[in-house]
Amino acid sequence: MSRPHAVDPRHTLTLRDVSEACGVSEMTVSRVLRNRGDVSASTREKVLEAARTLGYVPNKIAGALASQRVNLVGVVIPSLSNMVFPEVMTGISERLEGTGLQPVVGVTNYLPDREESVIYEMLSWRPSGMIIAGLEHTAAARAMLARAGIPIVEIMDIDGDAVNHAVGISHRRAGRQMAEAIIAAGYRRIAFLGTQMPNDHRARKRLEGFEDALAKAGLALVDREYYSGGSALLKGREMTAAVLNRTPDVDFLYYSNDMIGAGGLLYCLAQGIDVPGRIGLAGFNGVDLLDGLPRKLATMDACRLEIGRRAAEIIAGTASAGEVVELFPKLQPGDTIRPAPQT
Amino acid sequence: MSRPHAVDPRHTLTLRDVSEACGVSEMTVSRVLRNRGDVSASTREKVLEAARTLGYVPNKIAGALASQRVNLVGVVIPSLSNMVFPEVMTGISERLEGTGLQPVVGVTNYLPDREESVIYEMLSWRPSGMIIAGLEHTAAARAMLARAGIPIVEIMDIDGDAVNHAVGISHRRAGRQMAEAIIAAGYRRIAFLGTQMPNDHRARKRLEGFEDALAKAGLALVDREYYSGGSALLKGREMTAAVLNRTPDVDFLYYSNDMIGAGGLLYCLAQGIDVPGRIGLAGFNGVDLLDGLPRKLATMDACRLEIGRRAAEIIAGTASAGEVVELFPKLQPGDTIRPAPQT
DNA sequence: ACGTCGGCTGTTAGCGCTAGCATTAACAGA
DNA sequence: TCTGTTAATGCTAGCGCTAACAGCCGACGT
Repeated sequence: MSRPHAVDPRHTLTLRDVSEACGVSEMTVSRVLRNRGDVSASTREKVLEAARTLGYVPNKIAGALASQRVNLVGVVIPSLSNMVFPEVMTGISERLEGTGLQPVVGVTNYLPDREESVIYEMLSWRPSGMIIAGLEHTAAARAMLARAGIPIVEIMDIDGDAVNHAVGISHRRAGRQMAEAIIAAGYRRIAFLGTQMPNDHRARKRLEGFEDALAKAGLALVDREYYSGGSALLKGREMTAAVLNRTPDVDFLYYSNDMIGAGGLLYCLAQGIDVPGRIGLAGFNGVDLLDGLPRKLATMDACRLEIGRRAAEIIAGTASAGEVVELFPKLQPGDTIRPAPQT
Repeated sequence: MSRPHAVDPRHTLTLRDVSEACGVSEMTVSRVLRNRGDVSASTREKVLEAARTLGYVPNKIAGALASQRVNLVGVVIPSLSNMVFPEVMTGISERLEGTGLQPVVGVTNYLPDREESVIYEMLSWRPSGMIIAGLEHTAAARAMLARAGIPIVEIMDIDGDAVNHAVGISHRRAGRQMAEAIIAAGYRRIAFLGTQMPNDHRARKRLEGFEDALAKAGLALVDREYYSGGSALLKGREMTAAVLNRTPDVDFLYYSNDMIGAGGLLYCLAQGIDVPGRIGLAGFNGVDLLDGLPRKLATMDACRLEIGRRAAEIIAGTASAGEVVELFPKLQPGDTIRPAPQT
């Protein structure tokens, strides 16, 4: 006997079990559970009651196959541990709330091959849309995305070619702006401290923009220091110590992110260095951790929440955005860049 | 004509498209793509070539329905923004790597109802296993999990009843141990500073254990302060200021997490307070941010990485663990608890 | 009385894939 | 020549659900 009639707790329930339990067709049960089509109030009640007491959980796999619709949105990001993507996720979830769409996260650890396989894996579930950090992908990944036939939104960055939609900021411009503000404030001997990661393209672009602006002012970085792994706060301290030791006459430290910047700030304060008089500091991201530091680190907001929101809106079809949505981060000078000299 | 023969870029590819493109049956294509069963080298090559040039991505929905197997593991956690769960995720991913299983994250924001719906949603995709933070769930959620017929691992906490497996630490014991260490060091006027969240059961249990141990020593908290939302580091400062202001003779501050503890530490140091002489401090979690602070905050490692690993091992069937795996966090006294007086 | 319309329910035919055989080809051994 | 064996491939029958349509029934207009 193939279908146990009795209460077999090991047997996975199907629509048929519910329909048999309350004497209607599977179709009617399906309609009730999805709130679709007309069902009389009494039938609806009967069905819900039966489903509840049996503990029926619909099988979305079968549902998705039959209806050719999947309420999932793939979100592919490089990391969860650096405070920036969780906020993007918050923006996404917020806007997806109530649309029936659900985000599914995949993490790539900044590895292009891993990104490719995460994308492949996600596409194989035929999601309704994809949100992917960055514009740089393997050729195969781009090809898959391009022919998936669903909305693709590349986020964070707009300096490059998007497969389809893009929502982000120009990191090159952000780097440039920061450099200009630093130069305007009178700093001249500027060092860069950042991550080693070859695939953090956004950090790379910021640095490129930064150096461009320096060059335009006839300047160049006087030192640079890289790290990878470990506690970013601690690394910020160590790198700062190394730079100050190697290049004692440096007068500005530009960090590729707020976390190492915060470490550097704590180090400078502990050393009794006059910030921002003797040395100025700046980071990037605008993480709210900075609010708790003894002094406010100069930074630029990366518009993380807003990026998440706008991307989700495009997927949900709420906003019929153009191809590329550029957001504009605001420079927050904080207390670690000295005021520009009056003209 | 239902099936376009020509290259229609809008048409979603199926096994049949690949099979027609290379002149074998769908079944053979399926075998090649899944590396299952015997296929001759030449056929395999032909199939892979065709799949590659067409850009075919298998439909896992159909595959899962047919094979009754889904390579997904649901992971349900309360939040991504507090540094603790990302590390758990790392442990999970690490151990799932190479098993063919893939984690899918759902976030509940510490809301029981939301947790219930996230669990429902996940179960409806018929995952191979579920990993869920905490032991407290709605009755309906517990019931669903219990009859899902898949391995369920509740993580972080072991003070309570598990649906099935549990991997975690005893937060009650952790709170007790910290209190004992504090009392042994001679502190007597102890205050608690923590989150407001009614559904952070682990923080609650730590506090209960903490107060139990205090009571056993004839002591009670002399003050308490709660917060919710905002930058934890900043909140730590503000709460610490409030407590020191209200209860000037307090001699120990016990924080429910490292982040607010770090804020408190920075505040005390900025005020020139003698730490740990005049006032001692302790947090909880062992986040690596602490390594970068001017002084090392006392804390207890929550075994996050290990919890993720062990949970994943149970799901993967690598470890045929018993029902409950208890891990034992180590107290790290750092520099913010004065050495216990010699006996 | 008849038509017909709208609300409700059931039937049929897949969705794209895979388990579990059945089939075929190729060849060795008797 | 025939059989048995093995490797390679194909066929059939679903997986559990839903789109699309087909019925059925009572109410209502004329």
